[in-house]
Amino acid sequence: MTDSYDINAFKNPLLTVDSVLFTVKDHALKVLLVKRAKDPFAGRWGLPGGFVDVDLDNNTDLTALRKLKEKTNLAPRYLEQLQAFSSHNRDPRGFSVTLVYYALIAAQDVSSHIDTVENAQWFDIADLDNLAVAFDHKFIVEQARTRLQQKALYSMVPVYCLPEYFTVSQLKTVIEIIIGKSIQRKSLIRRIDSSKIFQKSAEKEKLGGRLSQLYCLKADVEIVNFERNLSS
Amino acid sequence: MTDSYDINAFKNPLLTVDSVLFTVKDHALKVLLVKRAKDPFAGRWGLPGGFVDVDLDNNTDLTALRKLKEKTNLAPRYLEQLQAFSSHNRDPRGFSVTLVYYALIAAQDVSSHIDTVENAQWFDIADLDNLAVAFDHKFIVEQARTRLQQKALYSMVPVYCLPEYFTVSQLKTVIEIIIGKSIQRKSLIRRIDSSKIFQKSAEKEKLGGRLSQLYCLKADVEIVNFERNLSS
DNA sequence: TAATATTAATGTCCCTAAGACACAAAATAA
DNA sequence: TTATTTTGTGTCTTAGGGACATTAATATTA
Repeated sequence: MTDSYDINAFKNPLLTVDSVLFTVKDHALKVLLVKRAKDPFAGRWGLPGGFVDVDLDNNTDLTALRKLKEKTNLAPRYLEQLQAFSSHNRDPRGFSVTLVYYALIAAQDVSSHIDTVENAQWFDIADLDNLAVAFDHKFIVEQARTRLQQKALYSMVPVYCLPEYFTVSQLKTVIEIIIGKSIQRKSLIRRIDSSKIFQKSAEKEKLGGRLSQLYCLKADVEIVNFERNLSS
Repeated sequence: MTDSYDINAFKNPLLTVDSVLFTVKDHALKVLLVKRAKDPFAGRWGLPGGFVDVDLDNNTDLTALRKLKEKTNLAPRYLEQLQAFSSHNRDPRGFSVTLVYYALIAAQDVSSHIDTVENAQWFDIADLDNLAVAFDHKFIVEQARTRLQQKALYSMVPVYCLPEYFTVSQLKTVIEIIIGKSIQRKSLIRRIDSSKIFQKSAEKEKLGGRLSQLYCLKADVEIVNFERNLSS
């Protein structure tokens, strides 16, 4: 019970907040990286993030959102804490802690904004192996992807990769790209119905064929979790 | 892209690491709290935790373990990151971040050690409402409990509340106490068998009746996640 | 010793939700 | 009109948990 610590006697470890922002574009899962301007790993690609500003941010969620806005000019539709990563080796300057969020945005909400920001780029998650990435960010992206994949098996979070109004086929495609395997269209429709968080709309056409029903999230509903995973 | 921050120009927010240590004792889910010696909320009960010591801790997991050892003399059998909590209001001194872990320990591993530590006490999770708890630690405990409950529905983590060798009935009881409802013995046995992470042993007697099979975790196995939740 | 009580384990049927897939419906193109 | 393509539905199968009766093994008691 040696609680006689003097706070200032300790090197308070540096805390950063980073975000793994995903989208589904060109039939692939993409992650947004920014080219680092400053020294540790300057010039390399890394996760958008930075330090908490206690005058601007009421909590770390807002830090994540603010940094995404600053560095990429994007506002994700879904944001959730992944976990903190810490060690002596992950930063050449010594012990460091990064609190990592993962986030989703629709591909349509991306194209216009991202072009105005140099040094921010979408990378195919599969191409990351051959890329020099700063810190342990490659590992972190992999962890975030695993979490997203798990979540996609028991929830409808992938809708946040789609526009407000979407078809069953679009949702099916996005889920399949995220989890990396095909799913049953019928199962998806059953979940859309049973979850009761979506509502139907007017129809719209697609690639020659029957018009498809448009759905959108009801207002002020929570994404529900299902009792079972999809075909894992 | 204003990445021209001077690190030292910012008040780097204080980072603490706290742990919600659970056990199942006296047929109830208990959480360990320590009486705070220092000023913010001095005298109140709070989660065991403290500051990272970059000279001692190679990562925050080790900070959590070290602080548990220092403050309660306990070494949990299971430790996992819950999430970080941050805001301006949670600490009267201003903006603060706490990285919270939740942990499990067997009741048998507790009684002897805990007695040697004054100012550490197990509280029934249901009695916390009527207790003056420091910071937002009551809320945090509630979040940790929810996470543990969810986990108990699709994994065998509750075994870490039991001694190395345990019976099906013991595991059933512990799970039921954690999730707050009764489960089917048959379902539990099916999971024990299908998970293949447990092995049988010799038998032992209990309250007058047939001797019950003892199980223990196989060496170097990971706790598996099941595809479905129990009777939720 | 035999009957009863108690707890453990198994056998079996039911139920739910996902998987598989055929088929019908609605649109386009030839 | 007919073929094609995509959407949506009907329905049977499958996997695994829920419910609960039955059997097994031990202790207690008449």
